Amino acid sequence: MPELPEVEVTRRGFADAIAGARVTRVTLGKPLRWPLGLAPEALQGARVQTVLRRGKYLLMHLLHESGEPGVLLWHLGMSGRLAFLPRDCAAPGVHDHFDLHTTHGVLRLHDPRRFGAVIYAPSEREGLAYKLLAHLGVEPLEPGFDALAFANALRSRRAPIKQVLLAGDVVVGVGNIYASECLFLAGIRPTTSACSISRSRALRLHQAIIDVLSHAVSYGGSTLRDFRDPSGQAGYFQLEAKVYDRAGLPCRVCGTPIRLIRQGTRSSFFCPACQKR
DNA sequence: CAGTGGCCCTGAGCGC
DNA sequence: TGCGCTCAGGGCCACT
Repeated sequence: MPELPEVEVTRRGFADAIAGARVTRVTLGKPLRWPLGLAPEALQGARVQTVLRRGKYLLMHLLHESGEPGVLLWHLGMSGRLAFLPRDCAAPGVHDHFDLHTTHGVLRLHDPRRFGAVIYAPSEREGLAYKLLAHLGVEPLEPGFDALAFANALRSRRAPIKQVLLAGDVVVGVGNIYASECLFLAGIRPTTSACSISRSRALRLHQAIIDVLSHAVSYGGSTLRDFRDPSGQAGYFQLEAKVYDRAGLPCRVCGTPIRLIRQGTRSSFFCPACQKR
């Protein structure tokens, strides 16, 4: 479900409210993609410092009572959703697999498919957390996302540009919805080999990624099926989508029917007239 | 090293 | 109404 905009909207939905809270207890449901990495009781008493985002991961920095730091890495997978609930909220349901009880409220991970995870690490630089974060590309909404460096990175990739964007090792956070949207905005066909894209068109794609993602964040993300921010609010970017999930419908720019193709196991949407190569 | 496909898991939607 | 198939917003890992 969640790509960068949904994860960022999720973060903004509870980061300030949970900052400074003390962990009172943790309750677990069914196993997630990876085990927590420490006994849940060991989180008791820890203070939440900040909640940051790296790609599609949320990084919750903790300070234990002992004075030692720690990090909880949250990933929403395909179907994960976080809710920040009152301390006296209802007991977890069948798909609620991680409740972080704190003095400010309960952060609950609801994840029917369980592709998500909550992972503890002493710091981002150690263990599984390090392994998961080490190969991530640059953040598209930060100054480090350099246009020329992006164009250069594409030159060494002969895979289709859509798959290079999804891989996340050049730039992070662009998932299946926004990859199609960015390529439409840049006028590039998803099947085009990344290394065959000219410098000027790569620069257009760089700008399209920034525009699409920042626009999506400001619309509260996309709610196609079930995305909700931590207060339960849906996103509205799907109403703005130019191609995603619009197979057979007229292109909003030129009226040509939007085409659906399969790349690997994922579907891609494009306008055959606006995206000629 | 880069690229491809399998796989993890549950639920919804569709055709028959 | 029920069954079986396909597909869904992610991404690791084994293999070529």
